Amino acid sequence: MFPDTITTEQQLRDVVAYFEQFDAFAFDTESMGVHRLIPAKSELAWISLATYGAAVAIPFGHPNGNTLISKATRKKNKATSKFDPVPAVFSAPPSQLRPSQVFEILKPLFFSDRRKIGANLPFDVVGVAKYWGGDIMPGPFSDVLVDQWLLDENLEPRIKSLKTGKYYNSPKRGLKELVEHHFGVKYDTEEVGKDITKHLFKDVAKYARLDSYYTWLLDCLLRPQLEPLDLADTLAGEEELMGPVCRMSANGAPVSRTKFELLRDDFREREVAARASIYRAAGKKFDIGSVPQKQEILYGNKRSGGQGLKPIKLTPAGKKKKALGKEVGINDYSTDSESLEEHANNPVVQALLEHAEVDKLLGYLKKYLGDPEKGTESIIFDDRIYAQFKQYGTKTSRFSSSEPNLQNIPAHGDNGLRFREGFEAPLGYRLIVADYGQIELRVLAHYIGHGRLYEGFQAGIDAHTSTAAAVYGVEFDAVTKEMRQTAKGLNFAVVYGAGPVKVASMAGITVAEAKKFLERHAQLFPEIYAFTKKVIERCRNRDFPHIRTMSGQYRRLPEITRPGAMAAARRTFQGERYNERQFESRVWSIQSRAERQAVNSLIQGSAAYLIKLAMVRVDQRFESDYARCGYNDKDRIRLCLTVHDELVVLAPHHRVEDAKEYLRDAMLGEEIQELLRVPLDSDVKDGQTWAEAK
DNA sequence: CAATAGAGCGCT
DNA sequence: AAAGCGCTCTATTG
Repeated sequence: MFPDTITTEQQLRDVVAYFEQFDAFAFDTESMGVHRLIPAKSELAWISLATYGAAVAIPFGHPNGNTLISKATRKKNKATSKFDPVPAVFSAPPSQLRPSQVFEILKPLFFSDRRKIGANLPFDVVGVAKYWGGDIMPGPFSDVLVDQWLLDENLEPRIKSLKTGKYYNSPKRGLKELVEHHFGVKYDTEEVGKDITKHLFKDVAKYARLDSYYTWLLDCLLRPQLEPLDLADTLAGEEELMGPVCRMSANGAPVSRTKFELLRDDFREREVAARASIYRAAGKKFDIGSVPQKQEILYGNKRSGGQGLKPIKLTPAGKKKKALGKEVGINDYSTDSESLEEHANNPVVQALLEHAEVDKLLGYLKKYLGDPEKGTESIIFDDRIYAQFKQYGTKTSRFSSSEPNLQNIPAHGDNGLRFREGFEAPLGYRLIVADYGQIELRVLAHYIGHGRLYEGFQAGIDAHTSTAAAVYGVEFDAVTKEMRQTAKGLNFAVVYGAGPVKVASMAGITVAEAKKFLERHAQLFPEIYAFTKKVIERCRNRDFPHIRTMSGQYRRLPEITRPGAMAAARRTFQGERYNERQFESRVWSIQSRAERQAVNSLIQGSAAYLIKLAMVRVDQRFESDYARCGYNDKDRIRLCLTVHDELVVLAPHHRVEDAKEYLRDAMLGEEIQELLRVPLDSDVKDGQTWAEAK
C-alpha cells in the first residue's frame, strides 16, 4: 500500500486515496527555524496523518540524514571568552518531496468536508495555511485537547519522572502528557519535537507519525466518553469556534514597530533614571528584582543600611507560617505595590514604584522587539504580532492568549494609552473595537430574573449607577462619580465574592464603611444573595459537585463539600505539623473559596460562552460577505483579537460601517439575545489605534 | 545546568 | 478570605 514514511508522489497519492475512504483523520506538523513556535511564520518540514488503520509521516525539508557524524558541543570563543554552541553534523538527508508537491496532492483531502483532528489544532491549521496561499482549510474540526478539557477541566496527567522513576501529577495538559496518562506510553523521551533539526531523519519520522497516531487514538478514546456527560452541544459549540480561531490567529494583530521602538527607548531611559534614584535614596546598590534584597532595604533597620519601614502585609508563604504558629521575619513580608503605597512618602519607595511599573512594560516591549541581551528575536513580522489563542485551558471556558499574551496589554493611565497606540491599523485600514457592556452582571440578572438588578437592566440603566442610587438612597441623577465607584466595588463583590477588606481597598473607603455598604446591599438586593446561596447549595448537593454554565460546560468543585475540602487541606499541610484549629481554618478557607468559584464560574463561564457565540456569528458574516461580494483579499474584514468581553477587528476604510453593523448584529442579534432575559449591550467604535477605538 | 516555585503584576 | 489568566524575575532544588 504505502510505507510509514512517504517520499514519492505515487506513495502520497496512494495515501490520499486511502484516507479519502474515511470521514475523519488526524494530522500534525513539525516546524523548524527560530520562529517554529509562530505558526503564521514557521517553516514546516513534516506533516503526518492518521486514520483508521494507517499513520504516515511525510517529510519535505528535513535537513538531516540517518547518521550522526559529530555530536553537538561547545567551543570557547577567544574574543568573548564564552562558550559558543557548535551544532551537530549529520549525514545528508534522504530524498524528499518538495513542499509544493506535498501540499498540492494533499489539498483535496484537507479541503474536503472530512473531520480534521488535531492536538492544539489552530497551531497546525495556521501552519499549513501558508502553503495554500493563506487559505484556512474548512471544518469540521476536532481538537483532542478540547475534548480532554471538556471531560475534566481539573485533570492533572499522571506522569512518570525519567530521573527518579516516581509518578507525579503534571500541570501540563499537552499531547505528550495525555498520551502517557491514558496509554502509559512515553513516546518522546528524546524531546525530538522541541527541535527537529537536532535529530536524525528516522527519529523524527517515527516521532512525527506517532504524534498523529496518538492524536487519532485520543479522539477515538475521548469522544465516546463525552456522550454520557451530555456534552454534545457544548463540544459542537467549541468545534464550531475552531475555524474562527484559526482565522483570527492567522490574521495577527497589527502594530507599529516604529512606535514600539520609540516607546521602548523612552521606557529604557525612565528605567535607568528610576534605578539611579533607587540607589541614591537607598545609599547603595542592590538587585532591584530580588525580593529578599528589597525586604532588607525596606524593612531592615537603619543600622544595617535599611529604611526601617514598618512591614504590613505578609506574603502568602508568610501567612502560612504565621498560621502554623511559627516566627515570621522581614523576609515574610510583601514588597508588592499595595504594601509600598503605605509608605509612599519614602523616597526609596517612590522610586521603586516608578521602576516596577516601567520595568514591567519595558519587558513587554522587549518581548515584542527582541532583546539582544537575552538573545531573543523580534516577534513582529511586517507590523503584525501573531499570538496563540487557546479556547481550552481555563477553568471557566474563557480564552487564554500566549506568546505573547495580548489579553493583558496595559489599558489604563498614560502608559496604557501610549502602549495601545502601538497597536495600529495599517494605512487604509481602521481598527474596530466592540465590547459587551457589563456582560457578567447581565448574566447574573438573567439567572435571577427579577429584582433591582434585573429591573435596572430592563430599564436600560447603567448597573453601577443603579446600585449606587439604591445603596445611597438617591435618585439616578444625583449619583456622583465617587458613589458610582463604591457601587462598582459592590457589584464586583457579588461576582467575585469579595469581602469588606477588598471592597474597601477597591472603592477607596474604610473597611467599616465597606461593611455597612455590603449589609445595605444585601438588604436592597436580597434576590442576589438568595441566588448565590442556591447556586452553592445545588452545586454542593450533586453527587459530584459541579456547576454548568449556559453552554453546558462543567466546573467541578469537589472542595465545596466538607470531605472534599478536608482532603484538600490535608494535601496543603503535607508533612507539616498542625493542630486542630489550624486544620479547621484551612478547611473553611478552601470550602469558601470553592463557593466563590461556583458562583463566579457560572457567571464568567456563561459570559465567555456568549462572546464565543458572537465570534462564530461575526466570523460567519465576515466570511460570507467576502465570498458573496467577490471582494479582493485586501478588502476583507478580519478578526484580530478577543479579550474576554471585547472583539478587535481590522477593516479597510470603505468597509468600516459594514464591519460595525456586522459586529452589532452578531453580538446583539436574536440568536444570542434570546438566550438572556435582560437586554445585551455592546459598544462599537473605530479608530486608527487600539487606544483611539477603545 | 535545567526545571520548578514563589512573588509580583499586567488585563477582564 | 477576590474570580480567571500568562509572563518575568529570582531563588531554590535536583
